[in-house]
Amino acid sequence: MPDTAWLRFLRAHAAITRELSSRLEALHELTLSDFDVLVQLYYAEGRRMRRIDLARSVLLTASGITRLLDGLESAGLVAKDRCDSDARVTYAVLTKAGVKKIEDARESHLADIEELFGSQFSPDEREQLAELLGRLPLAHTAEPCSK
Amino acid sequence: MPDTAWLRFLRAHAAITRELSSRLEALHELTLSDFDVLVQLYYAEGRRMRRIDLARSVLLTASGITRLLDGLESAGLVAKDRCDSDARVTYAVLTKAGVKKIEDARESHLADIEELFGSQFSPDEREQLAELLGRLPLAHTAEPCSK
DNA sequence: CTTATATACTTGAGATCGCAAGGATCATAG
DNA sequence: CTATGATCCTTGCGATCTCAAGTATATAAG
Repeated sequence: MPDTAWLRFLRAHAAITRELSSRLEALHELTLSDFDVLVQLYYAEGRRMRRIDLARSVLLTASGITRLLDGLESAGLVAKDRCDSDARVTYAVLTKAGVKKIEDARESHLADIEELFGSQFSPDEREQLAELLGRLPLAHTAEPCSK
Repeated sequence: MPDTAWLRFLRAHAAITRELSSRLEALHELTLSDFDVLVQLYYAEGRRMRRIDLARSVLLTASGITRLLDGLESAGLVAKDRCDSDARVTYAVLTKAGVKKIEDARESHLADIEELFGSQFSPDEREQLAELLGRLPLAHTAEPCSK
């Protein structure tokens, strides 16, 4: 088996996200993706983002974001906001409850990540790992023009 | 954001598996998990494994394996085989068609992995990456005894 | 203005997967 | 032999996510 690194990457992802998800779900009733989205919003200017940008930043499809935000909206963590200059776009805004939620959940979740992932590495190794992983392609950004 | 390595890990996984899946699907009508299972069987002794061991090796749950193998069976790539010494266990065996399938699919899939993943790294870096990833926990193996 | 194209978002359908529960079989101890 | 508990597997259910298609809006070109 030549692609050892890839296989370990795959397996580690499956194992860690499974565990992380179940803890996050149990303690805060959030999905990994939910958390991811909330954090993105938390750090965004005005705690709001266009849905499409949100989708790109967490690597979900547009429809994925729609349904995920549906859930967060009905939980009251996020609200919609229309855009004056462009009626096509909708903003997702963190509500007060959303801010509280993320601040509540952050600590335990970061601790879980540290336990299952970070703690396996020394500071140098973390940096190196981040650098290596940072080279991987994130976007199948643009199809090369066929013409 | 403190957990850079983790975030990159997450995003890279999403992006790469998405692309890898879609190529594998288009060319060979296989899921990433399908391929994974077929490869495990391909390298197993007698090209057969107990379903439960298969599940553990690809990190799926028992029910996940059942349904995945259902698909591969109806595609004729895998067959069931009973175990004489223990009526609880069922083996999954690669059929002739399954062997052919995996031999057909291997080349292009490995090339895709190389393109999207491996090619980002030098030989040394691959080894290092494999080592680092190898430290990550795979099994929530055993609950610590509560007693 | 009209047409064409691109973008933002939603929706219906389908696939994958985990969890919980249940059935069957095995191993062990009384 | 029977009872208990573990293991292997399957099934019902629900959740998540993608793809394809459709709607609405914006932008650009004729």
